[in-house]
Amino acid sequence: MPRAYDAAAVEQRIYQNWWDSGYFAPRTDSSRQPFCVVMPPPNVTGELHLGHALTASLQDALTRWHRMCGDPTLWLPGKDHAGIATQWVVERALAEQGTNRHDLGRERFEERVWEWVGRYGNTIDEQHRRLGASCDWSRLRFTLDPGPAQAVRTTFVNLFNKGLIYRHERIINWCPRCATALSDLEVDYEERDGKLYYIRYPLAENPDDYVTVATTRPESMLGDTGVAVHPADERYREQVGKMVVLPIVGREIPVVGDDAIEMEFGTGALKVTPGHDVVDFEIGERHGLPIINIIGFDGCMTDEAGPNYFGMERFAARTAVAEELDSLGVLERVEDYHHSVGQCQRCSEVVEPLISLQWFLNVGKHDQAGTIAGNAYAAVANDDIEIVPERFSRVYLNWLENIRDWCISRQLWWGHRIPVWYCSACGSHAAYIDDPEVCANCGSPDIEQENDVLDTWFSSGLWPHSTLGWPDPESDDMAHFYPNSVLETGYDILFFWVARMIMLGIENTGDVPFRSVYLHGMVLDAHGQKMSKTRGNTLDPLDLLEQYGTDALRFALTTGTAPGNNLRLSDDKLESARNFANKIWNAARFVITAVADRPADDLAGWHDLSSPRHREDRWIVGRLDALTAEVNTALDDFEVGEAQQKLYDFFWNDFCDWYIEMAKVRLRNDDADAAFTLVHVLERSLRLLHPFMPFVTEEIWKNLTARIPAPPDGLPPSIMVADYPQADSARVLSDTGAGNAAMEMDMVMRTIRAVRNMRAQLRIPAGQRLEATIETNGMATVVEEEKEVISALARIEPLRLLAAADSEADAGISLVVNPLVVRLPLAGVVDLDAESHRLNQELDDARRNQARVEQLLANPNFVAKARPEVVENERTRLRSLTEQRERIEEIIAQLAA
RNA sequence: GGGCGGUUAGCUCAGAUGGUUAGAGCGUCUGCUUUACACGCAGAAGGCCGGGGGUUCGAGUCCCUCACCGCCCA
Repeated sequence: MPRAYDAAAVEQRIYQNWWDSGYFAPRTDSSRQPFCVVMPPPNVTGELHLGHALTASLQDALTRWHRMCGDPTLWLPGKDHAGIATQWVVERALAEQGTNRHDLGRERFEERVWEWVGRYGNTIDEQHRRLGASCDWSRLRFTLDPGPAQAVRTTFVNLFNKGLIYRHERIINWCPRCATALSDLEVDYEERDGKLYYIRYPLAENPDDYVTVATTRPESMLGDTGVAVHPADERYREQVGKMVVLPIVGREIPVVGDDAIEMEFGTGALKVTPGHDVVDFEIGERHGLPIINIIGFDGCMTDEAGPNYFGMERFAARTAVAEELDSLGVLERVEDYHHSVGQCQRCSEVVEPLISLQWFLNVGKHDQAGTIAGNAYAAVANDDIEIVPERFSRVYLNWLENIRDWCISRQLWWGHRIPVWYCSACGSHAAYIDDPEVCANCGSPDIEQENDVLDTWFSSGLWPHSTLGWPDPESDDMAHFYPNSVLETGYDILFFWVARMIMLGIENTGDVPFRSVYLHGMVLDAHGQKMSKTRGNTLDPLDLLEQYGTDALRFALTTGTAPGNNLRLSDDKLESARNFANKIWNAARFVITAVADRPADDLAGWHDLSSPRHREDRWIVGRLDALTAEVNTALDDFEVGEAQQKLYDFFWNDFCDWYIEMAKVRLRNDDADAAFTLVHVLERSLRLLHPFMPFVTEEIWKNLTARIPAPPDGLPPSIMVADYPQADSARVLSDTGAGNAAMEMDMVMRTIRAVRNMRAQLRIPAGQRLEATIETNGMATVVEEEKEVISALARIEPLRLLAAADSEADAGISLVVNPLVVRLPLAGVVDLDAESHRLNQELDDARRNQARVEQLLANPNFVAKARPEVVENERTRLRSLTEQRERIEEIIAQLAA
């Protein structure tokens, strides 16, 4: 084995082997609860970013853990056609070729997108393989595949026939650049510097009097059909009910009173443009104000804006209108103003609210039982679905409390075309699961399909069941794997995706789509900034895994972070993760060399270490068992970061820093038990680590198991399909038990540390051996048995043992490691005063500690109210602290004598 | 305006159900070619757990309040 772990040299070979061996497909076992998770389908033309890498690392960890636990495990990979995003990319490419989709026509355009998908659509799958994703590629699904497409059609038709999907003219968010409607969720709001224009609208009956309105969008005044003030606003009491004359246009419009008006904002008078503002639209509805569309779908002014502005781009019109208002003397003033502007999530174009004919899904209200929103609300409110971390439950419920009907139509050519056909013969329209030849109502062949496609999230909302074969009632996968066990994704798509899956999952199947939702945070750069292409601070996961190794990247992304919390990724973190992989590698290298030329008999039965004899073995195995329990519990609670932190601590500190170093001493004496235990603990650690660091653990495991005797019932061909260690495989420890071993080893290690510490303080070179005497004070057996380890690790030579304090002891340093006292006869190195000073300080500490615990125990309230084991703990501590204090006092007395 | 989160070592973050003298990584300082690992080993320094109040025998942890930072929704 090479000196350092070389990830690049092994990863692809190992992945290929897993793949060839068919380990990714679920094994069936009807006696066990299956585990199923669907991959959030990435955009088919996209590339892997760190968010995907985080998602994949977490899902792979959970998947591998369940698979090793023996559960029938399915991680189902998928891809999304991502309507707007994909169409946008292809249109941009067309533009470079000097053409556009309208020149091509719908059919040829769709062909071009499919070509694009064929060329780039597999990139992300390949990248997932590089990450080690153990998903079942044989079940890979694309949202436009026949199965998921059938699910979309069926869902649409069902909802249409129930009357829940309807077509309606309404104000919606429109992106002029993408030329499509957007749902409320697809609009991002950003604070921008703008202007607030104060415009005077003269009263019709008395042009000398006027109402001043304030607006950030003066061009929209061309479409004003009213002015609204708060009914309780004294300033406008006179004007309510009267007419004002719209400048430039000359139209007379009413002043109405409406509760929604904020009196403090601007002048308290709001110009109402129902055609181009959501709030105004609602005010208009309440007061019967007409709607005038002055901005078109192309973002330019319509002929309703008047001949001077017709065809002018909307932002040019803003300047022009403001100028004209100024020249008319009605522009009172202009102020700088900071306000939030809605923009298209995809292309950042400023969104234009427009009246348009669109398809909607009526989701009902959260508190209406049986409605889509009502069911989705109840599922989380009643804990049928658990959201981790829990605080997001509130966020989810809050969103549903304010939900409105979902605009599901998009004016795109790429996606699921709405399965509604219009008949020009009878004028009816209907939804069809299969493409119709003739009108279902009148039989006429003169029918035409709706042009719009569905919002991409409509199809991804079906993902947990559409990928499993729904609506086929015979689907085995549906029967086995629905509901999914957990849905793992970033909290940023809680509404977009998770909520929609819950709504549509319950609607279609009558059951929740998954039992748990695990939300992770966003990956930020080292400075806490969101990564974005425009900022230029993105990191390419492929670069990182080549540089540090896949295991290191995965470990860095998922260790020591709590669910739902953002995490910063830095080179430091990646380096430290890579170092850990290398640490595991080298520990394994040591163990493998140590056992390489041992007789096979020495190691027979290594897999089943039921009753270790040696104290050190009992200690490390006890630690391993405790760790095993903690890791399984943590994973059960989706505490992936914590599970890994514990593994890291155990492996590096307990196993490498202590156990291996102690084992070296025994190996020199040819102690077979030490070799045996090294193998046992290493092999189990590898299995515990495998879900998180799949490659390095597999590579080592293969190396290790090739060199040790196989257990009677054989070994699995890969660590990936080995059993995950379980805490309930309780071992029978020998009489003294793991508890004593832990206490005794703790004393041994404290002793070694105390000596090392003193050596460092006195700057005694590591190479220099130090004489020492240990007063064993009742622990003679332990110290005697661990004598060699103590002297090797603390570099003591020779080490003498004494049963108790000896008045003849040489002057020097006395280290109290209760109940032991270590005497270092360093008469020439330290003077008496310094040692006395040091001991007195220690005595102060000891007294302070003792007093603190005494005080606690003297408190009758504490003794009466604290849990008995807590009180007992304190009593034990007090005994030990008292003992320690007395020992220090004795030594000081001796020194003074 | 409503809601949520954060504030713990120089930096980045962990810290079930309240219970030792609050932890890790990185960084800093001191020593080390101790034959698995310098991607390493040993040792050390460094914290009124954002401020204030409360509940409790006991608060980083629970409650109230204030401040600052961030996010979501309107």
